[in-house]
Amino acid sequence: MAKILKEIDETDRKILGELERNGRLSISTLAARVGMSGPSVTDRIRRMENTGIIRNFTVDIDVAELGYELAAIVRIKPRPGSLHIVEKMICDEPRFTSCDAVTGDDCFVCRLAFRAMKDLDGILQPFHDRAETNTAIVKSSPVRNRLPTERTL
Amino acid sequence: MAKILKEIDETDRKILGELERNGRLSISTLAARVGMSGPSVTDRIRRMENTGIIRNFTVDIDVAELGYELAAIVRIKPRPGSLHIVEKMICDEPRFTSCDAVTGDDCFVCRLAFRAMKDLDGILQPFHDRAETNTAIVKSSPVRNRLPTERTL
DNA sequence: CATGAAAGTGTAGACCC
DNA sequence: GGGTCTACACTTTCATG
Repeated sequence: MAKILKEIDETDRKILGELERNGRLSISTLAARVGMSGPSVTDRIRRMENTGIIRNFTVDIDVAELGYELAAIVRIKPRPGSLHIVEKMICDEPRFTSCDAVTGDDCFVCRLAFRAMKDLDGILQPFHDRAETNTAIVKSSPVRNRLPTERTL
Repeated sequence: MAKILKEIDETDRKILGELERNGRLSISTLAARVGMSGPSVTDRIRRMENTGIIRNFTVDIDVAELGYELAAIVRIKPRPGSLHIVEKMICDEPRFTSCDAVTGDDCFVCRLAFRAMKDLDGILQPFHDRAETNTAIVKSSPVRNRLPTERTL
């Protein structure tokens, strides 16, 4: 995948930038901002959805406001033979909000959202049969989910 | 913050769930799905925007399709006295797409997007004066940025 | 990629419980 | 206070050049 490398021009980039800041922008204001007609913008968005550049339109929710006031980075290193089971256990625990499989000593680096300190042990305990875990509590998030760029803006 | 703990009911949750799956859903279809009138739904969304539950509407972009085909988890441990400088350096390098400050041995856990293996050294080299870094290449992402829930759906 | 007409959608005000 | 209804304005869409 990521092989088609479709020609993505400046206009497409500008559309993506605007939509990243406000995913519900109307086609018409979007068209005005990039200097094009509505149908053209609609066309470009649909094309980017089809090629997979745009994965999804979504909403950025502050999970702390939903009661999940704590977050942790949990590194999980399955013991030999338990890799797939552990991966499934991670996927099945919905308080893991993201998980990357990585090279190196740890196999999984996960983000965990939880309500109170006392919940942490209960969430991680099932893993201790099949993996070693290393937990770091998140104090703050200086950078949150932005788009990479080559140049510093 | 996160102190107001506004009464968020089942309808609100359902709206958030639908918008997470498709942030550009029209008010009318949203209204139909939650069994309410359009203006009510608009009202609830605006309220959640004001209280901060909804941080932003945005678009989920596959950065690999933009040419950033590689990702890494970089743990960064500033040397004594360099904490704030290092934090600023992280924020100023736009290829760091997220960064959490955490407790424990490492201070920062960051996600890095980059185009080619040969770029990695150049990105991290400026840090080696002021910090120790530990880099793990992302092989896959079994869980990607989902909402936490108490019950397994 | 732009235009113009037709269909659909969002918004605001008055009203109701 | 929160929800609904109606009507007008705006926006999106589709066919066409």
